[in-house]
Amino acid sequence: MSQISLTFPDGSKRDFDKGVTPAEVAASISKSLGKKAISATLGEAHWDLQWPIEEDARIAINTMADDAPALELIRHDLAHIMARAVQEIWPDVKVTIGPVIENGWYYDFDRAEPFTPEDLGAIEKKMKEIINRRDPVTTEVWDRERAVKYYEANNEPYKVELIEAIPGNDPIRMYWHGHWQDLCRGPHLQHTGQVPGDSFKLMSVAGAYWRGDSDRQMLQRIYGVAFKNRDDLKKHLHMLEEAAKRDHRKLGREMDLFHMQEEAPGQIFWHPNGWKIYTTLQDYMRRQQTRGGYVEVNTPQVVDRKLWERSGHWEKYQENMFIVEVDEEHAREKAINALKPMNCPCHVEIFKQGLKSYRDLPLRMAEFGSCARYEPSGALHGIMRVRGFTQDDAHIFATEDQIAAETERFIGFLAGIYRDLGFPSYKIKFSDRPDTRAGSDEIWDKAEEALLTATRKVTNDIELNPGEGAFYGPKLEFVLTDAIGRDWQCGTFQVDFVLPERLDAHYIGADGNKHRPVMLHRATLGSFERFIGILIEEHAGKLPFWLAPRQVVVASITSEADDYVAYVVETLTRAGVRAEADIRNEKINYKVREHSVGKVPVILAVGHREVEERTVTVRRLGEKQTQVATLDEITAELGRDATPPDLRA
RNA sequence: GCUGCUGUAGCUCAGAGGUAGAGCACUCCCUUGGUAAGGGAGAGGUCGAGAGUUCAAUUCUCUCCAGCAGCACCA
Repeated sequence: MSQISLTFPDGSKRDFDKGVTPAEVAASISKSLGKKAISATLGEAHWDLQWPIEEDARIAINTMADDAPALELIRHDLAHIMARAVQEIWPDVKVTIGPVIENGWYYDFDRAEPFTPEDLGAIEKKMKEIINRRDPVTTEVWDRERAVKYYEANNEPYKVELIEAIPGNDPIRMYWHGHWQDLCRGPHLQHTGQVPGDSFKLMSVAGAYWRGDSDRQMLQRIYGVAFKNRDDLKKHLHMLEEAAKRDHRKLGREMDLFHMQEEAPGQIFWHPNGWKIYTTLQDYMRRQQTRGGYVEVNTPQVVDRKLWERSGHWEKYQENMFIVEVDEEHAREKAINALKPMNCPCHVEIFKQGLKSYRDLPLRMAEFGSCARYEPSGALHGIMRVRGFTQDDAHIFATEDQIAAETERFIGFLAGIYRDLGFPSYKIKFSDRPDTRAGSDEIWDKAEEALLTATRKVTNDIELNPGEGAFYGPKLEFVLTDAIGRDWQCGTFQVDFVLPERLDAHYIGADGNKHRPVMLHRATLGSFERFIGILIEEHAGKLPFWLAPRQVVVASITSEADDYVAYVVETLTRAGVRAEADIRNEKINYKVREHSVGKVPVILAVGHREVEERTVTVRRLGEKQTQVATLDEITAELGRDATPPDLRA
């Protein structure tokens, strides 16, 4: 029998018979490692202890002490154990797929009746029972026809389809947990008893389309979380509870920022506090854009469908547009308009007014553009995904040669703003050419190259989404995360070769001929609505002082301090601080609690002492300790803090 | 849009085939209190909307609307 050479993490090499399994390798090293081993890492691959090794490779034996492989195995085995539990309780349920995800796993089932919360309890109980059986896990590679026949005989059509989708050369791997069988790429643990029975929990049931295709069967997906021990599970559940407290929908109510109601789904009623955040942010962005070389414009809300037909939006996004019909009572003939879902066509129309010269490029045209999109009902989410929103939008009309410099310029622009707003790091996703696209390969090469190199100057941490670009050009997405870790696209930068063509924009080049500009769509915050939602969750409502809608409450301890309270409020207001008085007939405890819940960053308490000494007692949000300051000191300090970061000396 | 769940006072929630409750918030009174809820009284609801079953529906059934979770979508 031929030999293979395995290289261990310490660099040592040993020869083994070809086809040796990691289980055998581990046992050959020591008896205890043989017992503790749960899997191997072979090169980059996570390798089941039972799989034969056919080639020279680097190998590391994993034990439960190795977090990443241990958690993957635990979660993956639990997916199978859950599927088994479901089929033991309801034999008619058909199984599909069940991958490991962050913190846990899910498994999709086809069952006529919905799973109820009580069902989850029953499944969980059955899972613990299965774990206690300590059934061995075994695996075999089958040939395709045999596997297909097996699943046809067992009435598991989804598995048949999965096998048909496995590429020709890949092994069809069958796994058994005791008698229960599943098609699975592995790896797995050695027996079900290796899964900790006290550190997992089934979380929820939800619908999910078979193979992610909304035209196909809707399955029922059960989500679970799992960890190595009970403490980690508890920590995770506690973290979820804490995250729920940061939910912008909850904080929006508690801080009296906004509300939404049935009559205007997906649209926001901004209250004075929320609108203060919005306008403060908008003022800041306006200054940044002016400094960044943008000109600001404003364009119509209701635009005839003819323009949307020319731009191509009518064909592609009609379903998602708010249509406004003007009937014969108002106009000579019936007209169909749409609320603008985006600003770009209108910006092109401005560009087209008057002849443009190459000397005008790059022309950076910005608009705080209020858009309306008829988003699918299931997509709506607080103020993060809405039907009426305002983008901090801009379109840069440029030559192809300017793409690279403008990309770099924008990334720097965005980075400075995100830093100011408390987001030093964020995800960047890059999407390149899709299969169906406009524009020549040469131009795509150039555009993709420009986006990538510009981005790499800032970071190499770029997530690639091959083929996910828009049909009109490649794009960058700048992604922030909400309280429970959901990703939200905020900033974006997209190259567009198509729209200038469709709407026939041109400029006169140095050669005296007409040329087509390239359009760079870009948004920094994305939409004010979404960004404010993220901002609230990121800071758990405790916004940076300059953005806080209510900055200071001056609270009287005794009514004899009322006049002084008014004086303090006036002094602070004149220094540019948002200050208000609280001279209600309540105890200071009560006032402190109420304004703390309302996330007011600074409470100034004044009683007899302060009136006499012309001071205030300062209590900052989240701090128990108070400090005494003179009115002059605190006015200077808070006046500084209230200044937006770009205006500070 | 799809699957499931939910919808009762401003908020958080209890309740039940016979006509509605708590805590907080709100209003008034007492209290002038030193850093996360002082005490008392009062007011407040077409039980998401519509239809059906029933002597009787907020409760049961259906349809619609909205919200939540996930999926799909996100120019």
